[in-house]
Amino acid sequence: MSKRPKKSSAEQPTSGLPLGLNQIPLLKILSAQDRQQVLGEMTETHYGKGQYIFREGDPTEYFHIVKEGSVKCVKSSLDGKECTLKVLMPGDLFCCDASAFDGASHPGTAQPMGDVSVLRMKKEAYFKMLRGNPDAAMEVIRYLGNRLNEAQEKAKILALDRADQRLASLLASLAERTGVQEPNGIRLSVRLTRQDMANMVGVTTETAIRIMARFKKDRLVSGTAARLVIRDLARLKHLAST
Amino acid sequence: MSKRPKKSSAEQPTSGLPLGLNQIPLLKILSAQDRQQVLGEMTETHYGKGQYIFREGDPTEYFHIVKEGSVKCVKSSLDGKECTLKVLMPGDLFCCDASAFDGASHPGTAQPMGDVSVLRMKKEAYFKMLRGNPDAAMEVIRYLGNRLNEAQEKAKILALDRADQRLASLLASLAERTGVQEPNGIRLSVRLTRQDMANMVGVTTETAIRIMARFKKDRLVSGTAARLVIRDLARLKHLAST
DNA sequence: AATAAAACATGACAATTGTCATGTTTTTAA
DNA sequence: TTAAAAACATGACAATTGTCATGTTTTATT
Repeated sequence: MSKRPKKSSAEQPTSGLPLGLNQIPLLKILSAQDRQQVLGEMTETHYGKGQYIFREGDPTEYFHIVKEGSVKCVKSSLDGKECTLKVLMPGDLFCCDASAFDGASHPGTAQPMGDVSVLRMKKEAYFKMLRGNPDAAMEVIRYLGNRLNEAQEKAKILALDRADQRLASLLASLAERTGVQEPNGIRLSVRLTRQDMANMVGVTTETAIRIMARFKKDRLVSGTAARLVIRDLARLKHLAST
Repeated sequence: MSKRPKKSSAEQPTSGLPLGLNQIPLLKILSAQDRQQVLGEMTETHYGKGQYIFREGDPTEYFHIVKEGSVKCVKSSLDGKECTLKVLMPGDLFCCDASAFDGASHPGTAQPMGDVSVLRMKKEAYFKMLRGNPDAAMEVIRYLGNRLNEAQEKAKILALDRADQRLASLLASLAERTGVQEPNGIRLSVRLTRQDMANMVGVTTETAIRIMARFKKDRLVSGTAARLVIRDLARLKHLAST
């Protein structure tokens, strides 16, 4: 089911203050001095299609932050079926999925969606920093609480909703998180194939295709992977809760 | 769908050092002095059948710890369907479900399963304590990371597995978390109706009943709600991953 | 102990979703 | 710019799960 291509690629120490880095919630609460310190210990790595940032079962040595692009967090079952738990956006923490805080090995695989840039830091160093920074620790607690909420909301949707409703929820939330307003609707800034969607809502690819075909006919969405446009967010959200 | 019975019941300040309280992971890392302080600010409340500890949408003023018994954390959809996200055992934190760390209102309802005893403390007081106790804060981070893992594992199971596999997973994990060894198997120490199980794995009550009937025929389990026994944990676990 | 209320059970049937097979279109890479 | 590979598409059919109806058994309550 899964090929295993080359591991990583270009690595380089984080140069000074890369643009936008102070906006990352989990870093911006730090004092200028601490932030400088943390950035000094971080390494920036780029990943592209077909690569892995880490794989399920790997030991959790680092904690990561998405800098640019999006990363998906995936779990797979013994018979090769895959399930995408979450799409991480710039600023998001993952390890994976923020779970290195507890365990010794990654419970899931982290894959880039297109080209991404990721910051990483030795787990121990990060923990040490948190221990000395109550504000940062509280921010992480808040962040994890939020992520737990999301995960439970997702479980609820998987448990109670039909396939088309789950897909509608997914598209609506992506539109709100990553959407770019356009003349004829909201374009998603992540490349999303029908297969990707299927993995995110727990259905087969064929089912995702059929449902998307219906959505298209009903003028709720248009386009495919490279250019997916949400044409009627309101109606999509309504469908999600019907 | 849901009746709304009387709110709470007997309240009393926590007397001295109630037995077993020092074993609670989130309290035992505190210094004796801090623990004393925290316990002084906690209130113990008892709840029984048909009551609510708090309801979805209520403001999150407190954070809670289960002292005795078990508590279930439930979300419901507009059309009245319910989904049980997690069964909390003594020592578990909930707010609900540990999510008060982020939000302003409870994303789910907390209900006692049978008679329970719950400790609670003003959210602000707890946060203040955490800010001054790096060890406690790190423990909470670890705890939340663990909970996030669990929630994602649950999402994976809901997304990829069949109803019978999900039910097998549930029974296996409950057997390991709350089971009591007995001559002919492992008895679950929580009362669990077919309906409860159905809500936990995202199926209808009828489906849960049918699957349990099959499990019974195959000598994997025996008994009903009040006295549910897992007779063949190994085979149940195997079925869960087939 | 009697009665009411949950919980458990089962059948018939419908709706949803998966499986497999096959073909077209679009995107990617040589 | 061409092959090759993904992605998209659709039909026929099977498997899974839900719905509704109805009845029995067990458990609570007075």
